Amino acid sequence: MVMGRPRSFDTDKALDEAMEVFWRHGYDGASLAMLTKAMGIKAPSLYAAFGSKEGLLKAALDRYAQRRCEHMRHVLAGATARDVAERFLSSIAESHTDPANPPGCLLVQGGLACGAGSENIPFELASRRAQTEADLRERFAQAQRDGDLAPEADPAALARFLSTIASGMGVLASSGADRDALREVARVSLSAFARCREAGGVPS
Amino acid sequence: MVMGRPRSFDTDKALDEAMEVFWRHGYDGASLAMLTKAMGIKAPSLYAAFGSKEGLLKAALDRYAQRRCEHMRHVLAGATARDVAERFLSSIAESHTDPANPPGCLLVQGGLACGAGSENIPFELASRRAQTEADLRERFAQAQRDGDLAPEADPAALARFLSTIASGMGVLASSGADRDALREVARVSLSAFARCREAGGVPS
DNA sequence: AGACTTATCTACCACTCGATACAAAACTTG
DNA sequence: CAAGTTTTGTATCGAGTGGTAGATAAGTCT
Repeated sequence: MVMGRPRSFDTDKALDEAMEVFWRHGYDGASLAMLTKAMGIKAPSLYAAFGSKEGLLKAALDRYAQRRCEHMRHVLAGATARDVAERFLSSIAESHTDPANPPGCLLVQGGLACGAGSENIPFELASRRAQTEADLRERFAQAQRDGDLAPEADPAALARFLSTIASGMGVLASSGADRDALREVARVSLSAFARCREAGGVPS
Repeated sequence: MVMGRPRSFDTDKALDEAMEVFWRHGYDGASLAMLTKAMGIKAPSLYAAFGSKEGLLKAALDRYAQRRCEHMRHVLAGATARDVAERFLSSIAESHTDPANPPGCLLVQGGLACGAGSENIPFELASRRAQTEADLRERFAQAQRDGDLAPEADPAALARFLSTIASGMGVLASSGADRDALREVARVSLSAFARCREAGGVPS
């Protein structure tokens, strides 16, 4: 064991609580008082462990990504491009309305626009959202190489479309929409995907 | 004219400046100092005219709605349901990337999640977003009565789908996506709409 | 003119913000 | 044990928060 007084709190458990606060109130709306109360620690412990409020957010985002990573692995393991899209959309519909979490998506609720001194937070969140889109794009490019997706199809456009739906579903869920509403959006969206996949392009 | 010293600033002009600040920084991120500087007035004038920070936001939202109302009138005047959807999506793609405004949509950027004391702002924004969805739903219901939309189609689901896309495009635009990217999302989305309109439902 | 009404400006309110100095506490090492 | 190392709690920092009191300016009314 390392020297010194041992930490009296569990880092991951504390991060889960911080994540929830950022999720529910956004970066600017999450005050240090809220965070320390939820995490069950005092400010100096927070700063010793995470450096700053922004550092705490990044650590929470890392943990969030780690959680979602398992889901994405399952999504990307779909046999066909359409299967991947279907898994992605329904996984979003479920996770964004999981009663165990605040509604919506941390990467959207966390802060699309922030105040002075937090200008880089929206950028940070955007780059994490872009990661998911990149995963989908790469998977669709692979599907295209496999002949599962038409050569005229546009993997980047399809990935962006799905990613946009996911963000929109985050907004929808945060407005109080229920799970069935999101599932319905997922179904309609999937039909767009299927159509583009079949046609390889988009009808005028 | 009314008694007393006349107002030295133009209310609508000041609201436009306030709108931009809320749009770019969100409700929590927009400080009184930012707002008064942008509006070119001092705090007491602001409070005399709008009552509170929340009152100012609501006034700005009213003006935003007023602006968008013209666009929506054009959208809803589309000859067919599909025409309406096409007009809606392309109008969103253009307006959310209009260089004259901050990127995205005020009703999304304004604040999906807020801090203590601003809990009702996300609710306020959600109710304004719901208005657009309701307009679309009603127009589609009319299209159904006109026989332009299949009897098995679901006007509410189609309206929610389009509204979700619009929110997603707001998030996308705020991440720095350019106009062509949004147009592409609009095209893909429109194909989903067309398919649902034809089939009257959604393929499994 | 002078009374009345409304807006504007300076200065300031109590409070909260994110962040930290410092000393006591809790552990490992010698 | 004592020395060294890290964490914890208390108490507080300066800056910024939304909001306002009170005096002054700029108009309309009779």
